[in-house]
Amino acid sequence: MDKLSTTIEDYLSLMYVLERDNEPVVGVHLAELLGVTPPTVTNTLKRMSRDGLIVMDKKGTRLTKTGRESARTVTRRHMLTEWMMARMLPWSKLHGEAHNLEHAISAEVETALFEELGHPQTCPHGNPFPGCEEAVASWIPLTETSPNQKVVIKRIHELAEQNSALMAFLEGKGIMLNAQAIVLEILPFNQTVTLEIQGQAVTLGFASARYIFIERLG
Amino acid sequence: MDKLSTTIEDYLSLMYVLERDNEPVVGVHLAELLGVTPPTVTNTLKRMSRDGLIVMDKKGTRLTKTGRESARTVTRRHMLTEWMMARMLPWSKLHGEAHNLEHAISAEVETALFEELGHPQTCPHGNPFPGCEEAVASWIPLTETSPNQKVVIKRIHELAEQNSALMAFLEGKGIMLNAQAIVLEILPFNQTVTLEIQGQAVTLGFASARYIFIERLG
DNA sequence: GACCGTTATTAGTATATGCTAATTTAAAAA
DNA sequence: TTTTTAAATTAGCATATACTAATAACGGTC
Repeated sequence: MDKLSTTIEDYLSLMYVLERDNEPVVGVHLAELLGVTPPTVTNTLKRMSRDGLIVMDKKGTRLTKTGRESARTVTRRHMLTEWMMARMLPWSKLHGEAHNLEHAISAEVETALFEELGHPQTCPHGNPFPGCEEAVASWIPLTETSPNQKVVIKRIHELAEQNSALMAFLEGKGIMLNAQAIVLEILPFNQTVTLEIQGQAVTLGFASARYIFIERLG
Repeated sequence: MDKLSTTIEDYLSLMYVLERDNEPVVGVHLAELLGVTPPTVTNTLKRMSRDGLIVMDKKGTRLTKTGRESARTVTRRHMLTEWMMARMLPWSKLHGEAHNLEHAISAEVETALFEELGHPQTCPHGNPFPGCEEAVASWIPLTETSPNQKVVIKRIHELAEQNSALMAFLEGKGIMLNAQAIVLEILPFNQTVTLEIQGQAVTLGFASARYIFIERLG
C-alpha cells in the first residue's frame, strides 16, 4: 500500500484515540478537532472507506484492522517524536512540533528512536503507547477526585494536548507530569476544580480538568 | 507568506545548490533530479514564478531574494536534521531521512538544533551550511588529484548524496568523511579513479568521483 | 405524527500536484 | 541555410484536499 498522506494519518490517529476511549466517531466532532468543515470530513471518510481504512455503517464509523494498524504506527511515531524533541523544547510545545514531524518518520527511524529512548510506555504527557494502555489505567481524571486529596499529575490526555494555549497555561502553572498538588475544591455546579500547586491556587474548568489524570497520594 | 509545500521546498533547495555552484537551471535536469516529468516542472516553475520565488527570463531561471531566503532555510533545516539523526542511523541513510523531515522543522526547532549541535558549518557529508561556503572552498574533487597523492575525504556533494545506492556503496568501502586514502590511478580516457582505502582498492567512475572532495595530505 | 436542532451529505468550485501525448522553440550540426 | 536533436511548453486529464451553499436524514420533543 502507498504511503498515507498526512491528512489521512491525522484522521487515523484521532480516530484511534476516540476508539481507545470508547468515544463514538462523530463527523462534526472530527471536523472541529481537525480544523476542517464537515463536508470535508464526509469526503475524506469516503476515501478512507474506499481504501479499506475504515468501515461506515449503521453501527457507526470504525477503523478496520488495516486502519487501526496504521493508526497505531502514526501514534507511536508521534510519541517517539515528542520524546526526541523533549530535550530541546518546552514541554507545552512538544505536541505541536511532533504533529508535523510524525508523518515523516520512517520505520527505521521509529525503531532507532524506540531503542534509543529505552522502550518508553508513555509519551511525555503520560499518554500510553498503543498496547500499553494498562500502564495508565489506574490514573483518574481530576474531576473525579475530592477536596483535600493530595495528588500527583500523571497524564494530560491527547485531546487536551492539541490545545496549545491550554498546554502553555498548564506549563506556566507548573501542572506537568509528576508535579504534586492538593485538590482544594471541586464545584460541579460551577464546573471548576481548584488545585494548590507550587504554593499557588489554580482553577481549572471541567472541560480541561477532565483531561488531566492523577494518582492519589497518601 | 503561507507555509511552502514540500514540493516547492524541494525545488528551492535544489535550485539553491545549482546556483551556489554556478550551474544553470535546466528544466529537464530538475525533472530528473526531482523524479518528475518535464511538463510538471514547467508547471511548478510557473507557480513559483507567480509567487515571486523565482524569475524566468532570457537570462535563465533564477531564485529571487525571497526564494533564495526560503531555499537557505530549507537547506539549513535539512542539514540540521541530518545531524540530529546522525547518532542513530548509518551515515548513508541520513540524507534520505532528513529529506522527509526537513519540511516539518519549525523555526523554533531549527534554532534549538543549531544551538544543541554547536553551530555546525557543514552537514555530516561535508557540504556547507548556507553562508559557510568558504569553509569548504579549498577542497578539490577527486577527479582533479594525481596518482600517489595521499588524500583525506572531506565532502560528498549534495547531488551525490541523493543517490542512496552510491552512498551505501561509499559507506561500505569506507569512503566517509575524514577517511584517508591514496590515489592509485586516474584514467581520464576510462573515466575512472582508483583509490586505496582501508587497504583495499576501490574504483570510482568520474560521475561519482566528481562529487567527492578531498584535501591533499603531505 | 409534526417540528426542531443536530449531523451528514450533495453539488459545485478551487488549487496544487502529477501524468501522457503532441507541439513548439531553440540550439547544434550538417 | 536546412536539418536534426534537445528542451520547453501546451492541452487535456486525474486525484487529493478544502471550501461554501443547499439539502437531506435523523433523533427527540411536544
